[in-house]
Amino acid sequence: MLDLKFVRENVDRVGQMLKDRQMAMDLKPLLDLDEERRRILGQVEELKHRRNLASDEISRLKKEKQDASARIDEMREVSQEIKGLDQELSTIEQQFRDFLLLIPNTPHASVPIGKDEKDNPVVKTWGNPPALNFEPRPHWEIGESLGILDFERAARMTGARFALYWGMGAALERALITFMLDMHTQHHGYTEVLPPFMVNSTSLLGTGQLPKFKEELFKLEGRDFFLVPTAEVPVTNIHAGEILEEEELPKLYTAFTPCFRSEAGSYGKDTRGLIRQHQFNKVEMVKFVQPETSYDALESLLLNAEAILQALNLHYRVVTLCTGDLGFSASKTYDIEVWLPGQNTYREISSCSNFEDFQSRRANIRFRRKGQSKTELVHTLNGSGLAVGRTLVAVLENYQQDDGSVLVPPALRPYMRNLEKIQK
RNA sequence: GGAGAGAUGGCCGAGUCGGCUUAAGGCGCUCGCCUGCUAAGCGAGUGUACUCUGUAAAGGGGUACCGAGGGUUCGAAUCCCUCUCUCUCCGCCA
Repeated sequence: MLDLKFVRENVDRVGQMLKDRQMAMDLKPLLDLDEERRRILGQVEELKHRRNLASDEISRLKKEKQDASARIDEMREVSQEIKGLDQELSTIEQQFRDFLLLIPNTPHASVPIGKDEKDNPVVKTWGNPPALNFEPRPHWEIGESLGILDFERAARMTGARFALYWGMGAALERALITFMLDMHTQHHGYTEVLPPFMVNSTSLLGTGQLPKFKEELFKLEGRDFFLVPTAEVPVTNIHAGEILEEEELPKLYTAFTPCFRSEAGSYGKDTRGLIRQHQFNKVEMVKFVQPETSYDALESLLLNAEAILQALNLHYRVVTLCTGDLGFSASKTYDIEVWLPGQNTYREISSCSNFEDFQSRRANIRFRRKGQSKTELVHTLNGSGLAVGRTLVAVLENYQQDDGSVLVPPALRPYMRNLEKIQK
């Protein structure tokens, strides 16, 4: 959510920002609603002031055993008027809020203007594709032939876009999770948290998944519970409604959760393999920082995610999302794309974003500077560190051997009883 | 699932036949005084949001907020309804 005062004073800038994002949106209705809101608010507060004064007087008259019926009659009318205006006001405030919640965040000045993902500039590349002297196979073939991935049975017990992991496949996924969490907690300064895997609608409103992206979510029938689409939601909401002390910042959290996404609108896309699942595992990093440090925090967040890929010796590149590809809540986002030789392409494996105060305004997450009385909104950031399923895909495809086996990356061996190779 | 109790400011905790409660009192915190230092003692202050006004900054006025939402009333922390959460006991259960 944007700051209303900012929108009021920068209508043109916000309008341009929406254009940059390839979104058509007229801000005029919002400003009209705001004006109307303040007009009625002034009236109703004036009447309430009168009512409060009269209330004291009535109380005093009664105590002195005098007749107060004239005042009471008078106030009866005022009260009716207040009731009417209050109703009008709450209708307008609802509309106003609904509107404000649908405006995306403003991109940072360093975000390149562009139409779609083709305009995302590559900002860095690390490592090299593995030297394979044979035709590399896609991970679903490797996984199925090794008997560690089973899409057929998963489809039978649940449906499309689910996977059953067997044996060393399951162990590899588990090793990756533990490896990532250990790296972030032991070397990057994050505190591990394990949040609920379901959240309520207020939390989803806070991080920006609601109201706009309802169709992406799985909701439990008859309850205000949603399966988490990412750990970002519960973890960012840990401090919803709180006022933090400056010396507590920055707060760095890392969490493993499964993620559940309906993938509505992506029918026919990435139908094979683990790339696009309704359920996948992810290790997430979340930061709460002082505003003036948030862009440095974004760079270090990115490095924290890159460190995982480097430790696994997986070739990747980093792109900056252009205005047309930037997510709704983000001010700036880097995507890390890992090389997948089996598919001869780079695939997104991490997304690291600075949300500035967009989420903290929605979720009401503030802090107080030392010696200051007024509160300020914190900046929130998060990034995948990493998407576990896709990391497993990258390991299978990059570490495949011509005999059909897969080497275990040395960094993971301690987590897999020193197993060097997954084979039949 | 059954029965009961509860939710008040940073914390503890009063306040239900509605109106001197502008939320008592205590603790904590901040500032000041006092004292070789510390502690104790004394004095003052101590929430959030919106809004109007004003400004270099400040300040001042107003409204709302006693778990959430709705209702009754001239007036609600207080009465009524719905919901959420917490606690105790019973049952079931990993």
